[in-house]
Amino acid sequence: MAPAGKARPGRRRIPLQKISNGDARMVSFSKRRSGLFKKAAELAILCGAEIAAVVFSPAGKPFSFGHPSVEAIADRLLAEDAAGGATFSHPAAAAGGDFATSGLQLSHEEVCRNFDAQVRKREAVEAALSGAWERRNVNAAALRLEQLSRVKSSMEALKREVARRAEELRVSELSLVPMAPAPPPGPTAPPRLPPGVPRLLTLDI
Amino acid sequence: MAPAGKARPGRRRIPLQKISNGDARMVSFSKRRSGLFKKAAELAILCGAEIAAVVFSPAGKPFSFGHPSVEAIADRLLAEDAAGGATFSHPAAAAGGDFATSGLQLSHEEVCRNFDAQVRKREAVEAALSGAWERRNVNAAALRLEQLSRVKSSMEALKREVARRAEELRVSELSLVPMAPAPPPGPTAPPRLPPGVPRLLTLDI
DNA sequence: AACTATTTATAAGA
DNA sequence: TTCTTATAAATAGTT
Repeated sequence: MAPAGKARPGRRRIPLQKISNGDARMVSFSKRRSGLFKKAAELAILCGAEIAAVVFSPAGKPFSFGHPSVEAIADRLLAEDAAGGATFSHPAAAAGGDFATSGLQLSHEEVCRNFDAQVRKREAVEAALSGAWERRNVNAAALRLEQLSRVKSSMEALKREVARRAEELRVSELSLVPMAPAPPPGPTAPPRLPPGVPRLLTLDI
Repeated sequence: MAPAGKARPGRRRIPLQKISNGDARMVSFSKRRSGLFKKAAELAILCGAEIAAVVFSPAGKPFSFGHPSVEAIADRLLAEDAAGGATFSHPAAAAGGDFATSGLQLSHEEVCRNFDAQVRKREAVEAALSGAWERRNVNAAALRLEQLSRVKSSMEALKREVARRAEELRVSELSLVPMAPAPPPGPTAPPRLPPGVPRLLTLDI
């Protein structure tokens, strides 16, 4: 159905620089983020590659994609590093030569630096082991139906264990501080716990 | 120009599944990896976003792109976790058909919103499960009290996620088509528990 | 979110 | 791996 009217403008080329218009920038971010993750998925599937991509929006909101998972890739990367500084070959972006001057592309040096840093970072990663916990939640989305029962029982076991642990700690640290009501696990506001102050829990899962 | 000869074939569509021909697969990997990194760079520049992407070739060779650097993104990610930030992982990518309408990328909320069962069917699920997800030992007993609240939140989120997933599958499982065998179990990341954490209890989730 | 005109990305082939 | 070419896809600006 061709409206006899005038044709609407189609895509237009835009300069490779930060989009000045805030709204347009956000729209573009959404579209391109989707496109990027889609490309990543295609690459993983078509070529049997493993990929992890993490994006922080200008507003600071994190998005990620991973195949099989971001964690798996992180582990693998860490393993590589720990393996003995083998190779972290990487031509970085093969984008056009334009990026080279924008400092966007990882230089060989940077890669090497990252390499060393990664090793050091491993400690942090291990220390942040607990973080792996949260990271797992959405992964539930990938579970198959037949796995659910297993997850369920595991969760129940975990619940009991956590409850037991909480009780255990409460008994030994109760004298410290009873906190106010529970923090609203806001989706946008990460609940931060005051350091050193244990919070009494009510587990109801 | 237009020599009377026959025109060479241009791009043709290919099914969204692992490219069978080894050579073609490698060529495609190179091209698409470059394309992916270029897209990442554009996204970073145009929208002022911070991005890290790590890719392991089918041969196991690592490639990465980062703006400002992979390391910086990793730090941010760890900081998020440390802060107990709602995390956003994602299920594995998937194969299937239409990515555009399925939202392959996922922030936690996005996952909750567009969850197209058609996408993460068998292939992706298998991959995800055979990865770090399947046999990850978690030491709940090692968690400190102040971490318990976070665990609790995570568990609740997990619970909801699982429930939802179960429902989704109930509805979609019928139309799913059993496809190719599970992805290569070989190249998956070796799940392991970082040392330094006493193993009082291990839950197999 | 939908719609198009264009710009880009790329599958094949050489 | 690189270059070419015909097409498939992504997407900027509008509605």
